[in-house]
Amino acid sequence: MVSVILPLMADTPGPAEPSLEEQIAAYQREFQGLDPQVERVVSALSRLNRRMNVAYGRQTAELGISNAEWEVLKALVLAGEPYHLGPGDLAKRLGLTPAAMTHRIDRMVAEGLVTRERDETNRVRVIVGITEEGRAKWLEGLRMATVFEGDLLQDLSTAERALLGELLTRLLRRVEDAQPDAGGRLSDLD
Amino acid sequence: MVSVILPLMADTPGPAEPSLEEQIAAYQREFQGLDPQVERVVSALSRLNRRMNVAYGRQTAELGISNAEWEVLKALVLAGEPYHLGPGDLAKRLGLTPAAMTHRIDRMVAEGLVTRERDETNRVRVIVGITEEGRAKWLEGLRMATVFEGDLLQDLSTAERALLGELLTRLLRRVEDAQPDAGGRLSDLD
DNA sequence: CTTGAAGACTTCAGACCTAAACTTCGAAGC
DNA sequence: GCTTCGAAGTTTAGGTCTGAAGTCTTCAAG
Repeated sequence: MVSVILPLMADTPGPAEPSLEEQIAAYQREFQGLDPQVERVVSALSRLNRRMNVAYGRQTAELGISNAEWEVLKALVLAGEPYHLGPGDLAKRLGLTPAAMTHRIDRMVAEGLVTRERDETNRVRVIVGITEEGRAKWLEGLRMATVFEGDLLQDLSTAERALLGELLTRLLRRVEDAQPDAGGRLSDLD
Repeated sequence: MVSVILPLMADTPGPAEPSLEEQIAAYQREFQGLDPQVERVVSALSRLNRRMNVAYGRQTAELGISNAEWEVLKALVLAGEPYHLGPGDLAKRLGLTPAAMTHRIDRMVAEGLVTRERDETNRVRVIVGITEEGRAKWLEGLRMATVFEGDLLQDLSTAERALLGELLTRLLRRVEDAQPDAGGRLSDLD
């Protein structure tokens, strides 16, 4: 079976980077009292994500868009009918500031990926919609990502995939549930 | 037991963001032929990483440095005696361009976190070293991260942590082994 | 000894982000 | 109806990254 990962990953973060094992050993050397088990999970998570983002970037580049732009298209599609969102919503979903969203929408409108119009019922609001071309690029990007992701998980059995998904979901819940009514104990940090 | 995650995560990417379950359902709605099992793993990975980076950012901010700067300190410490690396090496390890590394080192030298000197045996090379203060900030950041990470994995048993680490390592291997002698089939993408 | 080529780092221009100030519209109080 | 406040977007200033061009050093060949 041919791998799609191989060409995508060629010469990625480059050599000279220590392997995960080397890094864990170095941590033990420099700081006793670190749980290698925890360290392995956290480091692997971080590395995996970096590699995956590089791969996604190469794929979206083939479509002539950036990873960031694909994320906007994705948010619009996942919003469902009528595939409309305001700049503020988009900013929250993508985790960036409203100012950044304004600029990004500017570019994407110029490229014909999305539309921007005023909401006539409430003229403070702006409505961003997806164009035919934007939808097509989203779909093509998703197809490529699907192949890559299937390849990535190739070595895992169905049971292992389910287990991995469940464990990750539990971690995520641990982190996402910790979102009280905003301003909870955040002040502790100020 | 008191959670350190709670205050760190308060009001993180904000509301209005769909939950993981909602997102997976939306994917099924908009694109048949997507494996929900794969989608769950990939989406959870991506979300977890985003949340964790936000948390790390808040912690390093307490030290008066950025996440990016902490990564440089980490690379220097993990390099081992004599805690020296060139800008090029650092750039490769952190996955950014040499140009960015130059600027980042500029700032960190100005802040007293690292030193920069010419290698007298080969005057093309530059040697970046860590200062006392840099090392102290690295250590303090690591301590905070350790608490956070232990808290994150709190709900997992020892066996589950080991299993999760093993599964992630296998995914990582699948991606990192795909680094042939540079230039392999990368040309396919040009 | 000089010359050419390759390597390591820096400089420069452009892209994209954040934080903060500003603009505009809508809703509540008097 | 006028005023004030808050919400939603945009504008502006400043910071960090990328990609390309430039500088300096070393090494090997003539």
